[in-house]
Amino acid sequence: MTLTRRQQAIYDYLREHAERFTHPPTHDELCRALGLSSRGSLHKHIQALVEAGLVVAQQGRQGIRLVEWEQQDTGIPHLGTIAAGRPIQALPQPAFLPVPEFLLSRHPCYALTVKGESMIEVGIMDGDLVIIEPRDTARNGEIVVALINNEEATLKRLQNHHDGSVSLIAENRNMAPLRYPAEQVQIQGVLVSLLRRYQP
Amino acid sequence: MTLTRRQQAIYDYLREHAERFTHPPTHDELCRALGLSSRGSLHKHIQALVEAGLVVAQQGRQGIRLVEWEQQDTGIPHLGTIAAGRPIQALPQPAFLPVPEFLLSRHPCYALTVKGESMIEVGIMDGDLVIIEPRDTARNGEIVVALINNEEATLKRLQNHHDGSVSLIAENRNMAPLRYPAEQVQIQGVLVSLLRRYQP
DNA sequence: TTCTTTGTTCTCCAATTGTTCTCCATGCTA
DNA sequence: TAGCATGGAGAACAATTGGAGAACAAAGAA
Repeated sequence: MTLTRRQQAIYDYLREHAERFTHPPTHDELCRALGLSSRGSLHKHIQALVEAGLVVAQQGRQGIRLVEWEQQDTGIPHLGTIAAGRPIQALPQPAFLPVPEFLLSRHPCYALTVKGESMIEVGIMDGDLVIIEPRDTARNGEIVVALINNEEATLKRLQNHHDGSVSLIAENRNMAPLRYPAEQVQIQGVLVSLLRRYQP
Repeated sequence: MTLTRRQQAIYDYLREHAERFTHPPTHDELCRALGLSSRGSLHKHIQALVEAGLVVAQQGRQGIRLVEWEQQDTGIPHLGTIAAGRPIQALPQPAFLPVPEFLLSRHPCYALTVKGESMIEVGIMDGDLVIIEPRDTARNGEIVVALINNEEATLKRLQNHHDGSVSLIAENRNMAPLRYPAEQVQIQGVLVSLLRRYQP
């Protein structure tokens, strides 16, 4: 998506401002800086920037803030949750997690929060954060994010069969492995690492 | 969490003040410095700083104190391995792991590599890296690093009994809980978070 | 003890701020 | 021409903040 002139001007101003001050400007400040006399007009442009993901609205009257792209250099996006049998539930705003390099692969990764207990026997618990490397193929035995019939996403151990079909194996003795024709299963990524936070 | 303008101003003032004096400023001093006429108003801002973890309230009338955070630049030390029934096996050279802040507690932490399967049913696997906050007490149900008879170290779930004895519970149905008189068990730390790396 | 300082909690208030709305102007395109 | 996207003005609104000030509790000081 491309920005209109005004949107670009606002975005530029925000960047400049961020280099000099720790606080975002208020809408009134922005209006003065850009020669606008109506906060309402400004607001529309800001909305557009929010939707473009370049800026986040703060709670209360704390102005707006640039999305920290610097952080993105070191961090990875947290895209949402994955629960067996559902589509991936995206976060409204992707969060960026600083993850040390030794927990990443050589490729750009992303994070998902695990919901459910389908992989509990290999130590992947409800609420854990898994780091995924996007890939469309995987080897036998790898734990993958798989999309079934283009709708359900799930985290399972993969097994490719000789006849081309694949099994998705839940590591939970209460759940049987499911076997699908190859065309119904699409690999989206491979598990690289895992983070878990215990209660403080 | 981002600070509001006032909060930032207060925090800046505290930093400046700390460079020149050993005692923190009183609330009245802060009010004068910031041009406030009500201690009550100031107090709200300070509360926010406390909640943000940037400042700690002192006991009595000793003002507030800045929290020092230097230790995070270099990461946390990886001290070695912990295997049930053995002393902690120290690394010849402690390695320093860069660990993101959200996986640490407010105190300086260290890391250990888990050996064995004694906590497998709560998702702590052989080879996992656990982040530990050093402490000498813990609450019931917390997972702790405990030193038994001053020689064996182990990672177990803690249960304090009324008679003063403690149980160390392995989360593995093949291992029975072990109960000790209090004086034989020394808590060394509490589990804060966990990292796991899958094979590339 | 009594008094003073200090930190804390509370209620109340006004100004600022972000948001939503309607209405309008301009330029571009089909 | 009509339709559409962009850009703006201004009114009105709700929420939040930042602040004042009273009252109180705790800790020292006299």
